[in-house]
Amino acid sequence: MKASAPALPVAAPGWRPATAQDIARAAGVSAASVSRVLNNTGRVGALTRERILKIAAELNYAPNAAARTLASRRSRTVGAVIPSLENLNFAIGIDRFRKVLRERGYTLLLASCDYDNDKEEAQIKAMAAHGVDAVMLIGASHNAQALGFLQARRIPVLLTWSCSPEGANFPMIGSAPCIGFDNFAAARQAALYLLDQGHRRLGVIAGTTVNNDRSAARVNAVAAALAERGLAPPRIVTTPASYLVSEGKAALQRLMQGKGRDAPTAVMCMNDILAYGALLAASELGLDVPHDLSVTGFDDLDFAASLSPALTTVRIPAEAIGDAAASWLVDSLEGRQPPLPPPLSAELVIRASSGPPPRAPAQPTPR
Amino acid sequence: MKASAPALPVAAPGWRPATAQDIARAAGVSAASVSRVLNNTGRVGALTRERILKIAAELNYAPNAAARTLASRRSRTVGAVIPSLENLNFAIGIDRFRKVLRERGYTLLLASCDYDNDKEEAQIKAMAAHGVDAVMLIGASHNAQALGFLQARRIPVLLTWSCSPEGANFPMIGSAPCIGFDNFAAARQAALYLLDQGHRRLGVIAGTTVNNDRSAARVNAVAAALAERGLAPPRIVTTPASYLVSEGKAALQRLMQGKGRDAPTAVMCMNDILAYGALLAASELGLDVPHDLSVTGFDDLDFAASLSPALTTVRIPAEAIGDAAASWLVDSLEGRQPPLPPPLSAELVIRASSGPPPRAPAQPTPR
DNA sequence: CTGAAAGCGCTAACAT
DNA sequence: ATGTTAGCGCTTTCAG
Repeated sequence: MKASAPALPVAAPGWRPATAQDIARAAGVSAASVSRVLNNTGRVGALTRERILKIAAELNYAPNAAARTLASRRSRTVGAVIPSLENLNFAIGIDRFRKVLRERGYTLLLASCDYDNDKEEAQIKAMAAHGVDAVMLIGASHNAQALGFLQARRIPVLLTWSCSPEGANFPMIGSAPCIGFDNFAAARQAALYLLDQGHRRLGVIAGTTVNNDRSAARVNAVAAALAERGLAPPRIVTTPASYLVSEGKAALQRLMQGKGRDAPTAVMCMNDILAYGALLAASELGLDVPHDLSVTGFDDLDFAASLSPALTTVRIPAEAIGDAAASWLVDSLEGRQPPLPPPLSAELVIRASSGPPPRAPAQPTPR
Repeated sequence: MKASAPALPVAAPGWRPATAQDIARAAGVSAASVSRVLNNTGRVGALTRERILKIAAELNYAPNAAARTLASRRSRTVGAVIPSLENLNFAIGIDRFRKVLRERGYTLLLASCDYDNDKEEAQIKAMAAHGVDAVMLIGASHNAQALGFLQARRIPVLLTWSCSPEGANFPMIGSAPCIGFDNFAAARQAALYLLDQGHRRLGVIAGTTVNNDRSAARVNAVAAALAERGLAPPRIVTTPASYLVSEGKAALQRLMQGKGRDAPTAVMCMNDILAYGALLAASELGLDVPHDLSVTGFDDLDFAASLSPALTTVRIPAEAIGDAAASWLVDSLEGRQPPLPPPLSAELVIRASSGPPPRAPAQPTPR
């Protein structure tokens, strides 16, 4: 039952990790040279360099991060605070962010704030105490004090997941760089698609839009698209929690209840989980999707294509955001002045959950 | 369009965060006393203590983590490496872990390893360089070198998500403490429930079981339960990726194809995502669940109860694991010698996706 | 109860 | 090209 334990490389009782001094001593050079070699900074003789490298490897040397940070006043650490790890897209994006960071020699400090800007601010301060070289935040809506604090400490910030403040009605503090996609444009495209299908009454199911400029921008975009075409504003239902299918179900029920002929013929959900709930509720209400009601989502999570009907949704470039954010940030920290990449693209993925409204064949609006 | 920017607390040009020395100077005491007060270590006069505290608050003092780490040889940081952030249960558990850690003054360093033990080892070493005070790992299956490294460095390890090695056939290295639940028992309970319903041929859909003792233990439990009742071993299908509904779909198809009368009457999936895929495939194959086929999952993610039919599954105590792991770890690090909590409980949640097999009324096996 | 002094391991001028 | 000299900001004996 019990496999014999493999031989373990047990350390001597009073063992302690090798230091740069140990290497210097063993190589007959000074600690400074060791530092120079290990950091590729300053000129060093090819022979000594090689000797140092060899000994470092033999001694299994790994620099002490704390000492490095203290002496160089750079921690090679970056902090990220995201609203929630339960949003799979954030999890995916942040994982890429961390991986790229690590390839470039940086370490991620991660925290979540439950969509609460005050908690976010507290996390930011904790990260500052840990000496992070930069901070990555989601979206453009943050406490002025938090941003002010960062600015005072000269800690660079990178905003992600949004891009320009267009469509967002939040106070923008100064102008932090932002890498993401245009939430307003993406939602607008989806709304226009629905209108072109012939829909005239749209419903919106959004998670909470408090402290969430992405969601707010999307909702605004729908309203704007409708207004542009001279149509009535959308019925909007927000849910207390954003990633529960039960919330999506309840929201659709609320949206359709007692509306009779005025009920929306299409419902845009601001994420796929809510859309899934809406699909379930529609089915329970005896509504055929897409014949009686069109439903769209946002995110294009793995299951979206497998739902029945398959979900029309907006695919978000989570991985691309993580990659781009990390490389831009590292480039910046290392003194290169990388241009901010253009907004990444979100793509409308049309599937079976949407189509023309009942008794109204698709007829693209002229112009 | 552009909201007027609120006044920002901008720092003076050459500003730098307050140090313990600054406080000492302002309070007319020594840095040592400041340290003693801020760490509640050693006796200090009530008056001086108060003065120091007041000044520290005024100066908005936050200790420099790197300096603290270097001087005290403790980083108040713990590392965790998990297989994947895409498993929502890990995300939930780790979030609790991080929160409890933070309440107790510790910071989390998080990494993921894609179910690859070599990557895990690399991450562990990187964390050691960062001076983590302890490491938290998922499951009991790890590289011997990784565990040996940790042991040599005297870095405590806490295993989670598993509990005893019972049912796991992996080599256990020494004996690391483990906080989690009994995967074998949980799967066994689900299997026995199915057998009691009258099923005689079970199928299993598992994500990869390589480097995954939890999944392996579950699969073993099913086989053991069947053997115990003198029944044929289960048909087992493993999938290359573990959290894709498409994999679950494909797996069920493979499981049922061309089996005719020998096809399993119940399929146990080792996570809810795979179960969801299996449900979809069953529907496409014209199989009525639970009438023609019973399907069970593992995890009880949010959507499980909303599926139709609602999914019978095993609820995993992810949050409890995160909480318990963090408090136990901190207690240990602070010198208390907390007893390891007993295994947490996973609960079989019976819903509509399971029932008796076709033409065989439920008939609990005698004894 | 409190201060002085000595580093923790590394980097960064400044010499040579 | 390499060594020397100072610390980075904090904790920690050790005296008093």
